[in-house]
Amino acid sequence: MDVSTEVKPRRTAPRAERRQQLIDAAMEVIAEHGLSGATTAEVTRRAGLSVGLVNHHFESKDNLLVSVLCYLAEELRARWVEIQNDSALSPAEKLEAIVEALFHPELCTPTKIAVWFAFFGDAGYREAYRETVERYDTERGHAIEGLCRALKDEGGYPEIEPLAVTQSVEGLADGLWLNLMLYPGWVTPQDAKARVMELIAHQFPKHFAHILRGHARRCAT
Amino acid sequence: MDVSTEVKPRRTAPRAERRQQLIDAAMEVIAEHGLSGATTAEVTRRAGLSVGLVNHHFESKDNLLVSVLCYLAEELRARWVEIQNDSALSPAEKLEAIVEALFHPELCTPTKIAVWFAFFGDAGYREAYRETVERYDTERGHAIEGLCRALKDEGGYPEIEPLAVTQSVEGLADGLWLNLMLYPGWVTPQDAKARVMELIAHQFPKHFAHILRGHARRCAT
Amino acid sequence: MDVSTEVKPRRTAPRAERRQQLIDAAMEVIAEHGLSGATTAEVTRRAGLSVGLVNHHFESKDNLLVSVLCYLAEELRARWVEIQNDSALSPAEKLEAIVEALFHPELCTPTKIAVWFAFFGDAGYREAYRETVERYDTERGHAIEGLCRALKDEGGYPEIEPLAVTQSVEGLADGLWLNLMLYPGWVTPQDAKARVMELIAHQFPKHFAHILRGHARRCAT
Amino acid sequence: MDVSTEVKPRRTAPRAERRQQLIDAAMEVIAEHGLSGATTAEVTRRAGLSVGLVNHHFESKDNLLVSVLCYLAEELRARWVEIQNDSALSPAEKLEAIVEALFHPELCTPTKIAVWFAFFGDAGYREAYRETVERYDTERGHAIEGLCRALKDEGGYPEIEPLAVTQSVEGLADGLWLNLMLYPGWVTPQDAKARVMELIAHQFPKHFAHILRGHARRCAT
DNA sequence: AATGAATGAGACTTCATTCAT
DNA sequence: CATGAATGAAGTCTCATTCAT
Repeated sequence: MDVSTEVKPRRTAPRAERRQQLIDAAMEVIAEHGLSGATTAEVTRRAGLSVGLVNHHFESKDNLLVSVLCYLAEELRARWVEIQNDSALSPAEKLEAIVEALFHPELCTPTKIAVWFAFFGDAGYREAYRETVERYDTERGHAIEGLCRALKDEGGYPEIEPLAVTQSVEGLADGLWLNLMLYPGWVTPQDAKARVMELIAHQFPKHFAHILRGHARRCAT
Repeated sequence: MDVSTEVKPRRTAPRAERRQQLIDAAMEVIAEHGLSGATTAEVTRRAGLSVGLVNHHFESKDNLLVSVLCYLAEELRARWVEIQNDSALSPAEKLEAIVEALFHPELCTPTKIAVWFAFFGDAGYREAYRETVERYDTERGHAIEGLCRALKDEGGYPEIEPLAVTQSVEGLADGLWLNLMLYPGWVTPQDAKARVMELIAHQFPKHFAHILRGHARRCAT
Repeated sequence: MDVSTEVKPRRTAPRAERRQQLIDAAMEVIAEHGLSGATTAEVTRRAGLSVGLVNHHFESKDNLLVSVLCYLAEELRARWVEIQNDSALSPAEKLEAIVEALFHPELCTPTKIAVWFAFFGDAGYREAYRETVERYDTERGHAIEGLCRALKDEGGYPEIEPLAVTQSVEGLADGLWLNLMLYPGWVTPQDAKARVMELIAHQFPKHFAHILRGHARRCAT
Repeated sequence: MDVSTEVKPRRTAPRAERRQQLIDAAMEVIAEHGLSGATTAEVTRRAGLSVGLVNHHFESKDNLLVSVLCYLAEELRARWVEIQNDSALSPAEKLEAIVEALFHPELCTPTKIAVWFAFFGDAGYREAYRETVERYDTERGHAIEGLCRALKDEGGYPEIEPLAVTQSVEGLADGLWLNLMLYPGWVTPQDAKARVMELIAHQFPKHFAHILRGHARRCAT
């Protein structure tokens, strides 16, 4: 057995792999200790790497944190864009699928929600947040608004304002994420999805009759 | 008049007054620079006082920040409790008044919302948040749930689950607060109040017909 | 009953009384927390007075500490000088009485020993110590040396060097004080006095035969 | 040679070397400015290193100071233990060698004595002192007591109490150290060694006749 | 590419002293 | 005289970043 292999099992690794390793470690640390507790020392310790690597691979700690944000934003976008581009789905199906995606167990983990709110909450990173994420948020908002408009155009909802519905959907989803983080015993991801879908169903009862009925039936029990 | 007299305007003030001065300054600084940017030096500079005063009046910086949180929590509670205790109001009127309170221009300022989310977002203060605010949140949740149950008991909503409605109301309000902070150009406090009331009106259409009608009428224009 | 008397039982007091109050409190605090732990806040708290009084009565904290040192040095000097001036005593009796004084329960308390060593140990106060105490030490050294010379002159100790004996006596007394402080379970004040007297008795066996005999007798038991 | 090269001579050194460098610097500073004057800034300045290094190598300043104490205690122990274990020496020779060690020019320097008394004197470090040094003191006390008992067992000293002699020897040595520090012009290390040996010689005259004779002869001159 | 010792700015806190009351 | 709020210098410690190895 070679001594060098067992003493130092990790040597050089591809740049991308190290970067992801650090991003993952940073998310865990941010979720546990907050943005201010996410020191380079702690992040690299968590990743099992040496302190110098953050600056080596990301130039600066700030850069790493922005990369974390990008990673989350792109991961989320990938999911809903895939749905949006799926021509086999109707607008109503797309809307439901997107809501489902927002609470998907891969995205809606305690760690990732905590990281999102860490960035929401820190005014020092708000600028970075806007620069990085605003276009993602705007794009998703437009998409949801477009789907609402499509449903409206199919007729029967003269009074619906797509923008208002979008505000409600986005707002409710965000607020449920917050409660999922703060009071995980009070709301579950299933609750959350149900609440958003109920809101949508009340706006577009013809398209989401199954939800209202399911709801009614469940309550009747 | 001698110049030296204006150099040292040191004045001793009542303890409570100084504490509030520091709490106010801390809120502004947190809102502008984040929790991690809220250094004792910056807070006292903003308050026009000397650095030592934070420790003099609050023992530690942490203590000051917790006091900030308490201040906000109690300010909010004072408002809705006053409504809740107003025996001249019906349950429906109370519900609407409470929602209005959540977006009252005195509570729902950019600064205060930013401070709330600063505490939500920092895992390092999450424990302090729970210790300080959880009982307030729980109490308010119970109050809203109770009002929903009262409306349900007045008849006509067999399918309503008060807890689910409460989750939606609280969630939507929280999420709208977040969007008020992140994208103040996209949602206004008036929008926010309208969105929450619409949600409630869809759940209790008999009690809030004026909102649905108002909504319809406005849209018809 | 007058309200003012029960709320503020202490009002103005004679200057000397306040000073002594602060000196006593300072000794206790130094003994418990060390010279560096003897803050004005702690000392005044112990004395039950307000912080401003140290500067009010002593001009500065350093001044208070030097006053503590003076107090101890003069208290000690008063005792042995009284013995030295007692014309009823022989030189041998004086020597024994002075040794006894060094371990007298009034001077040799845990608190006072600790204060002495606090000043010995702190290089920052060494200069103040020398300025304040050196003359006392020198005077006492000369006194002891003089007594030794008197015993020598009475005949029978041609080989005795009074200075050397003085070094031994002072050194042993100091060292026993140290051990009294550090290891109070290992040496008692009685032990200490006995050790010093044995040393003297071995130097002047004709004058202190009773001690050697007493020693021998005790051991024979 | 470029000037810039001499501006930043930052060199990385083995951990143990840096630690010793800081321990040495700390001793000098403590001796000169006292325990309270031994700031991290001053210690690192003396060592020619940057302030952060104390925490880098010792976690905290307190830790550095305790390390200083350990260093002194172990240095002292190493010397007398070597003597104690030297099977070529008789008990009497060992006793004399140990006394000599206590005033050895390497251990009994003004700096090191001052550091010892700095720790003796500060109640804040007394606990640390006891935890660190008590076992060394106890061990040395037992060793000396054992040697005294060995001499006694060789016969001729029925009245000797080894514990009492140990108290005297340790006490006298400590007290002479103190006077060496406070009044270096009054006592020299040679004086000190002579005083302790005289004390021992008076207790065990048969074994240390050379000292009493030498003493007598010297005085006769 | 990787390591971690070294740096030093800046954070929080302590504390002697001042001074309005 | 006495009080204790206010001040601000100075101390310890943290941490992003640099760089010799």
